[in-house]
Amino acid sequence: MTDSPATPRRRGAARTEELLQATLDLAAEAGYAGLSIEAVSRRAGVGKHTIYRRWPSMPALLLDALNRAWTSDLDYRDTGDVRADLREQFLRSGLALSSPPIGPVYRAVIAEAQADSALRATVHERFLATVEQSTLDRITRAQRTGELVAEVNLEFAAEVLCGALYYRSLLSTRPIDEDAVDGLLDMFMAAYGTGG
Amino acid sequence: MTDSPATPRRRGAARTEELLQATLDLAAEAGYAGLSIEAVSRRAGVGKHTIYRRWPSMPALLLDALNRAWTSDLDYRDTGDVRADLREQFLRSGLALSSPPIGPVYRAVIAEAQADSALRATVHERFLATVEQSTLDRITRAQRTGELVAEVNLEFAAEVLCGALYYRSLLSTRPIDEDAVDGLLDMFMAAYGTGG
DNA sequence: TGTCAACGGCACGACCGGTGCCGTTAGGGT
DNA sequence: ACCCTAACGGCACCGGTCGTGCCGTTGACA
Repeated sequence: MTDSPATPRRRGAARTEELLQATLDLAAEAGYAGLSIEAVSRRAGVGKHTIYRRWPSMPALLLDALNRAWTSDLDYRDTGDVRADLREQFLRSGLALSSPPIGPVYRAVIAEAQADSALRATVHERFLATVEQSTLDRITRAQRTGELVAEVNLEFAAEVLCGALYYRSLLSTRPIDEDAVDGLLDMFMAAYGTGG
Repeated sequence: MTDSPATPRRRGAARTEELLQATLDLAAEAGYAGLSIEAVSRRAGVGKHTIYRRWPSMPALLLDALNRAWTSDLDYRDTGDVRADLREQFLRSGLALSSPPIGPVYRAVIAEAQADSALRATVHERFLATVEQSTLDRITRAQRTGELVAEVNLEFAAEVLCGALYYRSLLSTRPIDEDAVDGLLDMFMAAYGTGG
């Protein structure tokens, strides 16, 4: 075969990166359906062993791929206006959750997690709980600056805010648009805002 | 073979009921994993054709099974105390969602729906939107009786309430216990309650 | 009593998961 | 510069499911 210089044939650990990228590419093209270890191995021109040597199962590979795709954008800005910061972050997250490659991969992980409670715990810990905590940090800061009422436990509020987003993007068919985010924030600010 | 009188061998349309029940039984025993058309056919002592003649795919069968299991309990009570009524209904729904057979079947449907947007729309329309509407009806009634502030669009609030429940039961690993429901209702009543 | 559709059983091809084997190759150690 | 070893790609295999086709049987209704 013509050994094209662009593909130096094989590697050791950099192959891991290539496999994650191949998974994301495949997800972006074929969606959740067609995401399989066989498909990834074919797509990457790789023996299945090369994948199984790195990840014990498809969900493990998907988790790492998701982690790679979800570069930054996890932290809220802090402009001093908590409602504006939440709004911006929710719209950004909503867009990411509904676009490839994050959307299809997230769906695939959620689907697999329905059959495996251990995986469900891992997903929640590694992604959902992280987002909840980040949200809780931001609104707790707003509580300290007086934007939100004091003496209220905001833990459930953070979960409800995130839950509404993920419910809409993963279980509903409606988009996370400005109306939805504004409606959600209306309720949140009506409950805990200090009027201002 | 000994033709036991308890099993009169075959039927025409009542077989559909038996198949739905077999699906629910199987879900209660084996959980989502192991829910397959082959498994249902074995469990019911039935040829696969008998299933495919009634439902085009596994998700279709699951939807009907879910519909059968979800007998009533869909409507809120109306005692005049909206918070108490919501609380009772949320706890009841949370229990149903986390117990067999509804829990496993619901998980299976959600998993399949991640790969099929048409199915996702059907699930949302047939179950989620129904629950949202029922919730909206109840809180709109409370709005008219003065328990909730007027001149506020409660559509998003109904979705947020339901979204929080389904997020917790399907995507999170935390139980829908009294603390969770009370936290959710604290936020809702703080936002839209009339103080009382 | 006869007819016909529904039925249970079986087999098939296609696909995927996960494992084993085999000959090749890249990269680190000497 | 060489060699040795582990990673690699390719292939075959087994067990499982999906969806379909074909068979002979059976039950319900005319």
